[in-house]
Amino acid sequence: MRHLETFRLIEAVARAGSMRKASEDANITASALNRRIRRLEAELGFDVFERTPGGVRLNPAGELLLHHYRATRSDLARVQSQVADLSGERRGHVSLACSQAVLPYFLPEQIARYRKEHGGVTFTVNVRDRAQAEQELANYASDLALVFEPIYLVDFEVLHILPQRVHVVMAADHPLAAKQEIRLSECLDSKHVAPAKIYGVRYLLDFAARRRSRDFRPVIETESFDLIRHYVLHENAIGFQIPIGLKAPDDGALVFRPVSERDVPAGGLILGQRRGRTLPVASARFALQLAQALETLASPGTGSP
Amino acid sequence: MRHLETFRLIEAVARAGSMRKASEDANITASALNRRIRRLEAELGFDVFERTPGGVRLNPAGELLLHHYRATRSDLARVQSQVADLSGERRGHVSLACSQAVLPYFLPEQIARYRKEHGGVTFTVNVRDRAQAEQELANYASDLALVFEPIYLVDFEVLHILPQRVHVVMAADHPLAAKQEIRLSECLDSKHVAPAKIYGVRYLLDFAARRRSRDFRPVIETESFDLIRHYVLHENAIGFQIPIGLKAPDDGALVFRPVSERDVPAGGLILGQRRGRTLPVASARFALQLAQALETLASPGTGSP
DNA sequence: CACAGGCGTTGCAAAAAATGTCACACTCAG
DNA sequence: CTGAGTGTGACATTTTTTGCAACGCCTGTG
Repeated sequence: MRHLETFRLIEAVARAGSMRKASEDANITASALNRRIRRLEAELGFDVFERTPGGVRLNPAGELLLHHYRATRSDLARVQSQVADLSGERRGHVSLACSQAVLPYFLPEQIARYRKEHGGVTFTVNVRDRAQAEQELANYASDLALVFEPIYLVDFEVLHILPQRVHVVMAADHPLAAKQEIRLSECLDSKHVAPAKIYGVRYLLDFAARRRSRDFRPVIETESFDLIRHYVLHENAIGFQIPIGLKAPDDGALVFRPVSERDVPAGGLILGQRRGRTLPVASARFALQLAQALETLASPGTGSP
Repeated sequence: MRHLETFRLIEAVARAGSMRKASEDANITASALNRRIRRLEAELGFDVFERTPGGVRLNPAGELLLHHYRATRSDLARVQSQVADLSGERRGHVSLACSQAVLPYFLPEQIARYRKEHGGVTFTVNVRDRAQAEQELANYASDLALVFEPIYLVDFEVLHILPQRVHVVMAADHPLAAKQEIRLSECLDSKHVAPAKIYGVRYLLDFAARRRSRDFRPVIETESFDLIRHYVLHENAIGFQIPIGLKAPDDGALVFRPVSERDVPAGGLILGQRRGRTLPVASARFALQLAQALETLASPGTGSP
């Protein structure tokens, strides 16, 4: 969009921290870039950048303006999406920030299902921890977030919640595999592999352990739930994950058992958007489908997969 | 704002219904205007206008786009206002759509009070009936609405409510003036002057009369509450108004008495804004002051002024 | 049926705006 | 002090936008 070009450049300058650097990325001269910005500043009546020797930095006014730009850009995208929709064709783009757990099974199926009906719709899927995901909604960098136990910022609007109990993941021959439900103390007494502290699963476990004056002492701490799932097959340890990210392999080598709710409460897998925002058609429809799918998952019971 | 120029032109064309006409108002050639719009349409990927012999008309896509423009323009104004505010000076503009009742006494005092502290802030005050007022909020044509008994569209967000009982307005020597509270039937049996049907006061009265299978037969029906107030001094009739629009004159010629709440429930004088919108600083502050002022009016009792 | 008057649109030259080039002033690390 | 980094300003050049005039289209009217 031509009329937003100057804003785009401002965003680039803000990112680069210098006009000259940004000018290279943008294939434009530093002086032209400088004048564009100067002219806009004159028009607005306030400066956007704080000029320092060594570069520039957005001043508070600039941050407000950049935010306005992002909101505008996103709203224009929404308009384009809605226009495409009212001419019958469903086109558009969905951008989603999500937790790792939904990547292996849930999301691929959902996206495939959606695209089967609306092949014109494309997707951007980014893995983000719960804090980053909310940040992306605020920035209009993502339309939707599907995360476990978000921080609940004020601008985060919940579209759907699916309760998910924390499950223990282990090899089929692990002693704990015999039980239907596992106590937290049993977990802490076993060798365990844990997700990093930023994750919701870990947050729930930490919180529960602290209440019992117990310590979490993982043999491995990792950001990858994939690693956890695979590692427990090599050493006789246990890992943690929520059911939506789990699926029993055919060979039955891996088993999952819920942690007792007396010890660790169920967390919420939350589908959310930026509060008050009108989503592009494609995103809104996809959100609807996700909500229904989550609903379906919920009704059979808090069930293991 | 230069980058919104094309949108401004589109708005002008939509209003004029023809490019040539709009081009005159905008001091630009029809051909230049046409090409600007054509270029934007090409950029967007869809047409904005439906071309008919005899002129142009916005198509649905165009209406969406125009709405986007208005929202964008208003948000940019908000940014400018906030920037002015964070540099210490309070500048900005407040636009308000309101009922007639608040015009004579309430609003002038409130605006004067606000401007006494922040002389840099200017006001636009438009008298609108309750339907139009909500429309203006939706269009971003007004920041705030202060109306009696609004329709409550979904996009209307209530900031404050002041209950207001309908009052009878009459000359001091009218027979009903002797009573402290007046029954609806007494009103209907008297000669009465009534506001037009679009107004909330009339709506409440009509509703109450219909419930009692009585008819409203005004000797005068008018859009002007001013006329009502003055007329009852000439003929021995009664009029209606809410207390915020009333003030006893020094000579005591005019008196007000509430209509019994058994007959006509109190209506609400509502301060509202467009749902989800972040108001410019000046408007937000003024809304706050209005809310406090309304609160103060409420506490002494539903009282006559 | 022709025709005048409205409309949007288009080719082309002129005007205006944006850009690139180059030079300058400035700050900071070495 | 030097050199490499920064933002900025004057001037020629390029790109974009505009105004003008003409064209094709449709509608109402004599």
